[in-house]
Amino acid sequence: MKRLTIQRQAILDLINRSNQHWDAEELARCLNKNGHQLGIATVYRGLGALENSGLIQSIQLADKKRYERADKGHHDHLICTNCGDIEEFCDDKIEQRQQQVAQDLSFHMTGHQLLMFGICQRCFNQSAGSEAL
Amino acid sequence: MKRLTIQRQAILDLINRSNQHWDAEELARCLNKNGHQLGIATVYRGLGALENSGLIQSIQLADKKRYERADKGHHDHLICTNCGDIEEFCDDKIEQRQQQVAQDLSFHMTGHQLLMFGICQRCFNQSAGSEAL
DNA sequence: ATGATACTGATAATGGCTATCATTCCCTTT
DNA sequence: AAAGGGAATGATAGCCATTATCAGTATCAT
Repeated sequence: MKRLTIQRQAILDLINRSNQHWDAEELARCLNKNGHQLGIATVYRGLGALENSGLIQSIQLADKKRYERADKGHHDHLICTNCGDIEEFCDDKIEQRQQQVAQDLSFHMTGHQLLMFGICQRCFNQSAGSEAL
Repeated sequence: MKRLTIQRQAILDLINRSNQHWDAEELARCLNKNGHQLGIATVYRGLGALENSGLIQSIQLADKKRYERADKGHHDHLICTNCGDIEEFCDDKIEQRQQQVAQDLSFHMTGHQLLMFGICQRCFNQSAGSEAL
């Protein structure tokens, strides 16, 4: 990334001001509703550039990529398959074992992504409630 | 899945006879080159049906889904970002910690996917060799 | 100021996958 | 064996996230 333009700064600011996991369209919609005017292609390119520079990070879901702040550091994700909510966690033991596994297999790991799918507590409680009816 | 048709049987057989991680198009091409005649939609539907029935399993990569035998049981994947090769591993400690993390966060986990990205040994050795030139 | 380079934005194109729908297959029931 | 019905097939249109294209604009170095 050679230039941190107004558009890219706007994307970065929005992501940094929130704890959400944004997709490109959500970002475009939100920015364009708040005084900015950036095309969807610019958003995609900006996100790619910001991620390459380490200013933001992303998770690759089945349908689309979602971007979040990078200043929280590395973590993995719990994804509720009912409501789509994304929770975060980081477990040192898992991280360490991953390193160990890679080393044992002579694999030069550069990154990883751990997604855990399931039902979040809120959805679980709700479905438990409705079952009792 | 109500019927295990000839087409689905052919998909299943091909996957079970190999250790590859197939995408839909590769399967269709290979089958149609070997006496079968199935449309791409049938392949997609067949793969979905076979996976729902637990007869095959899949990993979701950034661009596409890849299918493999289910009789090897659960495992995670190392993906070489240079040559695309996919290696497998299973680490009980990681699996256990995942369960623990989910439990600690009151998250009712139904599944997970751990992808580790990096350079496989073969690619690493090759690039080391070319650097010495 | 000038030219080079990077970025933007509109839009076309791509690629994996799903929806549609007429046709065919296969299983049951008679 | 015939008939009826649910399921699967195959061709193809459509969907959706993302990338490519390209003309125009902004910014940097000289």
